[in-house]
Amino acid sequence: MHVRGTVAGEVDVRSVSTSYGESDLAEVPLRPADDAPNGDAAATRGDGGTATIADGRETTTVTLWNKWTESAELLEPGMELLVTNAKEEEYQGETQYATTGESYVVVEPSFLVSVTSIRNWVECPRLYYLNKLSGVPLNYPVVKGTLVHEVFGDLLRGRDLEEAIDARVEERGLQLGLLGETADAVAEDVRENATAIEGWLQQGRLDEAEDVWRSEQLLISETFGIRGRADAVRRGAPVELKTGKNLKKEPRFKDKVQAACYALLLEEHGGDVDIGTLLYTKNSVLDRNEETGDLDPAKEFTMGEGLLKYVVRLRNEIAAKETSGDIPTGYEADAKCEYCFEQDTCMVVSGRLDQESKAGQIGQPLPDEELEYFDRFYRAIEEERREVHREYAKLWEQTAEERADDDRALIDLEFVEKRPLDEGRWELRARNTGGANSKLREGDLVLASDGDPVRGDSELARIERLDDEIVITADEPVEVTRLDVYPSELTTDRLLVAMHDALLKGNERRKDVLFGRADPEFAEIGEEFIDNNDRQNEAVTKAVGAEDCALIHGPPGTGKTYTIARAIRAMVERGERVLLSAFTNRAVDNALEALLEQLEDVIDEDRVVRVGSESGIRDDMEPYRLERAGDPDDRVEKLQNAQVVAATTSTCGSRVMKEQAFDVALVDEAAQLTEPGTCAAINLAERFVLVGDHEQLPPVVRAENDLTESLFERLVDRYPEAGVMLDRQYRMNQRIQVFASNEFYDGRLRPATPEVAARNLDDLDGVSRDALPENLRDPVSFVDVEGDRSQYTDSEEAARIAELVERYEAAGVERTDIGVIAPFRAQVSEISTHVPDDVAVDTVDRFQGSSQEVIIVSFTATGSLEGPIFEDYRRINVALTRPKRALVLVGDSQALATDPVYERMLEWARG
DNA sequence: TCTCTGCGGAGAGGA
Repeated sequence: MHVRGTVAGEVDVRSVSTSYGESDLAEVPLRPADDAPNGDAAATRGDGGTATIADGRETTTVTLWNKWTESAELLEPGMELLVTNAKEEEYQGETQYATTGESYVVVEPSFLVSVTSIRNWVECPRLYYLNKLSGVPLNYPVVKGTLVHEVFGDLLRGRDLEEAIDARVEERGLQLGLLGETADAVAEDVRENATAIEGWLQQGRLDEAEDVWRSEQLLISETFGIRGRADAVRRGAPVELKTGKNLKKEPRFKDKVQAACYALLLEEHGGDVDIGTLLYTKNSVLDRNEETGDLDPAKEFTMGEGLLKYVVRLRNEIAAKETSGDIPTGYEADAKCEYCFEQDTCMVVSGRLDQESKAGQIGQPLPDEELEYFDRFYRAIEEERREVHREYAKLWEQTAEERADDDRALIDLEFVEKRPLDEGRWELRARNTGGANSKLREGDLVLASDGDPVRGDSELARIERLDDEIVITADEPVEVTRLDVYPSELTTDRLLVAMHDALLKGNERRKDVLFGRADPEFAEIGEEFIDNNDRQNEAVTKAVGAEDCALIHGPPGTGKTYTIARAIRAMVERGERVLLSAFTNRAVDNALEALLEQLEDVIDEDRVVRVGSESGIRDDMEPYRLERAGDPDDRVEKLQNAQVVAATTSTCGSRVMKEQAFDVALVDEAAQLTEPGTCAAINLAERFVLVGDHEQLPPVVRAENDLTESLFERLVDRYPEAGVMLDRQYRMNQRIQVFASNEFYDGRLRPATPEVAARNLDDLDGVSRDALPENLRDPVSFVDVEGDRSQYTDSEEAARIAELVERYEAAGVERTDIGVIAPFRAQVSEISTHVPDDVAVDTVDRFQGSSQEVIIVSFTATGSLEGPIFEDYRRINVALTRPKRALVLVGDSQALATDPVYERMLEWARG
């Protein structure tokens, strides 16, 4: 049976004499989990499922024997523990448990450690840490290795060798170009490695008629807490490809460990594996090993239980280290620093961050405030990472229905067909019969499965089309009936690297400014850029003249996008190379659109490049998108030649963008970015300009932590003189603007012109306010609805809103000029069923950045204003500043009056 | 269950 629970106290480790001699044991006080994660999980396990211990609350004792005491030493109270194949023992009337010869002990099993992490860790825990902290830079051996692996996968799927090489090299044109490689030379290099594999494969095919292969299988183990992607699986056993030479008789130890990880993963998927194969591509007859006579690129080895258990213990070390937040030192393993490629990096990082390491330290530690900063943000980012891990755990902890309710999965799809594609991949089609929604979008990477993403047949796939019929592409033909969001650590990885680069690679002057040690400086600029708006002109002047940074505070409707575009034009005219960035693709494209207008006669169109994925970029910006595939020289020239590059901050952290350098980085919607997120963009430039509004929505983070305040806000507070607030708005009727101006901008926000101040619905073609009921004729009105008292929806408000929409339509307002805003997604869908399709209904968060003629706000609160969503007043600011000509607030006045800010809002709305 | 966008998935290798 499996025993699972929470460590409930101190672990006692000691040696005892047994009939077999001296043995180590650890006694772990454990509070068993109430139940198996869910009924399904327990029922599908071969051994009869997780133990449900009689009294689910009481603490019991689990004894871990011999080598498992190593994992026991890692345990801290509160950690989760899983022991498989445990035996039950009665001791002094109490039921206790102990490991058996078949047992595995898993620390924090829901923390899914990747196979790469384990492979790095076994070499040196420090290597694992450095890889996480500073990323793997763009270098040729790595890119070549990736190419050889891709071609290997292609060969397994039956693709022609030459065709595969050409196609794969072409796909990586941009990266190869940045490395200064030519397509022919790379193709030759890849061919040399791939030919050995092809020969070996053919030999195998002749020997074994039923050689069953599967390429690049994604595997997740809920028992061992490991995930990874096997290069290939042959007759149920892992095959691991290595680009390079190994003339020794045995595979390298870390390669064995890697293969053993896959063996464990395959075991959980019904395999029973004790053979692993390593393919060293450069081994050939020419390199015949004198001693062994070995010429085959393939080395087979037997994986004993000892190795598999060792791998789980390694994995436990990582899980425990990540849970505690400690930094590895390198003493944890037998690594020899003098042979390590990362020795210098290791010494520099430990020197600068004042960490203990086996390699020793180089250089002086960073100042205390920087060390404190690193520590704070490292913890915050790692907390975000744990949230991603929790997302993984939900793949097996939640039922399909719960996942679907969470919008994390599309379930009960009807499989339609599979069609082989030329490259050996597959196109799969399924019908979404229920027409259900999810957060999945076209272009997303998903787990496509036959209904069970973890234990069933599942593949990593890409969504090509998402209508009633769903089209996805994948390496293997899964009979897909379910799609799950695939949780990715990419964002957290990049945040960590961005912070590392800012502190360890950033120049000193920049850090002086970021840490409040030096005030930002500005050069004199004599030019006038904008002649009809002093603040906008001042903002451009500051942006252009900034020697360190400038901050532009742009409240709703104040022409922030235009100001950015004008500033960038001025920079381009001065011959500078500019990076334009923002958190979302939408914000980047909006800013780029305005910029293109400004740049029309200033530079050639092909000197403006948009970097990002095809699915993320708006269709009309597609002509500017930098295609990654192509001839290396051509691709790299296109990028290097660009004077303006636009990309999301996340893309700024990619390996390609990290190679780029700019004079200025301009970051829009900067108040929605975390500090490390902002760093990803500004790391690439000498100077930076942040544009945003910290009175609107803050960054979205999963965990409560230091990431919630933006760098923009912090710098605006620290250096008010480096900032300019745009104060004239071009959007709202004056009556609409009053509340937000007083409440959020000290009354400083005002209409840009008398026309703006006076705008109302009568200005619109075919609209007459007289046709509206009297209570809606004023630009701001309040409709009191008692509400249905449910928590995240309100059908009465929804019904009333449908009526209001009809009234405005009757008065001549176009449906497309009306927007409805609600705090909760549940209420958004409730309202959507009541109003016509062409009325935009969305959450506050998604309305930020846009505006409408008429806005109706549903507060969805009865009785009281409980819940975090109402506590953040910035959300009301966003909601109330979307309309141009009319705003209607719909809600329960009694509930709203319980909060002073909402009460003032009520007074204002009632006129 | 409060809001939710990004990502070239993980792993690729150098002696």
